[in-house]
Amino acid sequence: MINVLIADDQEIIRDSLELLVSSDERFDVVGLAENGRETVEKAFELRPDIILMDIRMPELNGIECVSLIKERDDSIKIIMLTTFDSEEYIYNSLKSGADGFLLKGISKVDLINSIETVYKGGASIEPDTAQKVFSIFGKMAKSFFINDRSDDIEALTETELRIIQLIGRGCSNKEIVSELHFSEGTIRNNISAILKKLDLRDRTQIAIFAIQSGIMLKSFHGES
Amino acid sequence: MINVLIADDQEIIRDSLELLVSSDERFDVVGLAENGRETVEKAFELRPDIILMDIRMPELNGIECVSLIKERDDSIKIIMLTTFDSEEYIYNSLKSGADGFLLKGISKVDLINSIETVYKGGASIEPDTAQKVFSIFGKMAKSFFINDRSDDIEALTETELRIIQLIGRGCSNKEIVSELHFSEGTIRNNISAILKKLDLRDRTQIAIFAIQSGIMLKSFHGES
DNA sequence: CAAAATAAATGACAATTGTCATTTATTGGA
DNA sequence: TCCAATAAATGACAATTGTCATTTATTTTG
Repeated sequence: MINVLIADDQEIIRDSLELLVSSDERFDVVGLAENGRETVEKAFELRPDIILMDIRMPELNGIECVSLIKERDDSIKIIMLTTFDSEEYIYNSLKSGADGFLLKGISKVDLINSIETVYKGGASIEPDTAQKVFSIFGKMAKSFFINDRSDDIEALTETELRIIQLIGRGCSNKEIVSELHFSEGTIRNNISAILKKLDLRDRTQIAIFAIQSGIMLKSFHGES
Repeated sequence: MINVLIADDQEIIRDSLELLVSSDERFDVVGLAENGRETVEKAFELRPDIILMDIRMPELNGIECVSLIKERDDSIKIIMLTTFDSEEYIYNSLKSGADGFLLKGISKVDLINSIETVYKGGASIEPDTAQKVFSIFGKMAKSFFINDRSDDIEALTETELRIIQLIGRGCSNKEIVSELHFSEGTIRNNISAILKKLDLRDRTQIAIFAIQSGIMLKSFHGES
């Protein structure tokens, strides 16, 4: 018997999902929740195998719920339900650690199959949604792990690297000064040097480079 | 009629795939390739609708092929074939921009369905593979995008979002002007509004936020 | 040691960026 | 229709940022 918790703020949806799910003898609807806080509470209280959860809910939205629940109990499987399969929703669901993503318009058979699949450790995505997942990933790849510029990076001083990191955290020159204890002029000169070496134009581009190159992950001595 | 190119270094696989695919009247196998270089050449020469491609191939591996082909013609759909659904293979396929990912043990019916799905603009992943996709994404999310500020993001105008994206690409105000066709003053006012809404201080922090929040992945109408 | 390279600082300057009060035009209700 | 809200623009101003030539001190090394 697979225990299911249903979370949606609209009563109609909640009830029809309950009817639908409990009509199959393999499933047992152990609880209903109508907002985010309640969902998290019932998740820990009832320990369902699967949660069917709307992305949009009052108090705590679905994404936040998933994070909270998964943080404490990763074994509870969560399928996100939504009306639209916008890239943003999918992206956020994936990000939060959900195990599946379904559109509310799904047929009874498909829903039942999806729950089973997820319960068994698989994940469920419809073709259209899957296409978007691929597309999101493609974009991430493009914007994140771009071209290799390790040669340029090797040309950088340690001080310059630290300044790049601080810029990558959004620090102003004054903040960099109080972190590294150089004069502001020196920081500026260093930044000019960085710009020349990396062939960039301003600190914003440095920040972007910092994140995309992985420089932010490096660590130095005497650092917080 | 859907034109298919089959790329695999093993003759047995190549032939059985050809047999399998061409047994369905909707498909036409327009070519076979036995290594990466040949695949790329035939892709541009024959312009198939779909390529079934092994991940492991001599000369150029599947991942590199996908990048090269997609770079020049994004309309050619590519389904990666592999014997194992290791996270690494999946990750690399997604990253390179493939449209689908299938295990070689797939049944005839499923293969045919997958080709059709991908041809129609969907993507095809099996449940087990899908589960791994979700898991990969979860891991990436943990190390990259920590903060959830969807409420703040919801308060943003579409224009503001586009400006954020452009800042996230390192554009200056003048460059934003020539992209969005507003006056520079308007752009500045918008940026002020963004800073207030997101509680940030300057454009550099906007750029950082843009990348870490996933805003860079959104797309709008009339965009390149 | 002396010359050269390097690191840090200074100050003056220009360009870019961000803020704000105000104006104009447009739009969607009441 | 009139009002309120909104989107876009303007101009003036301040703050931050980036550039550059020059100086000082320190270190390297031939």
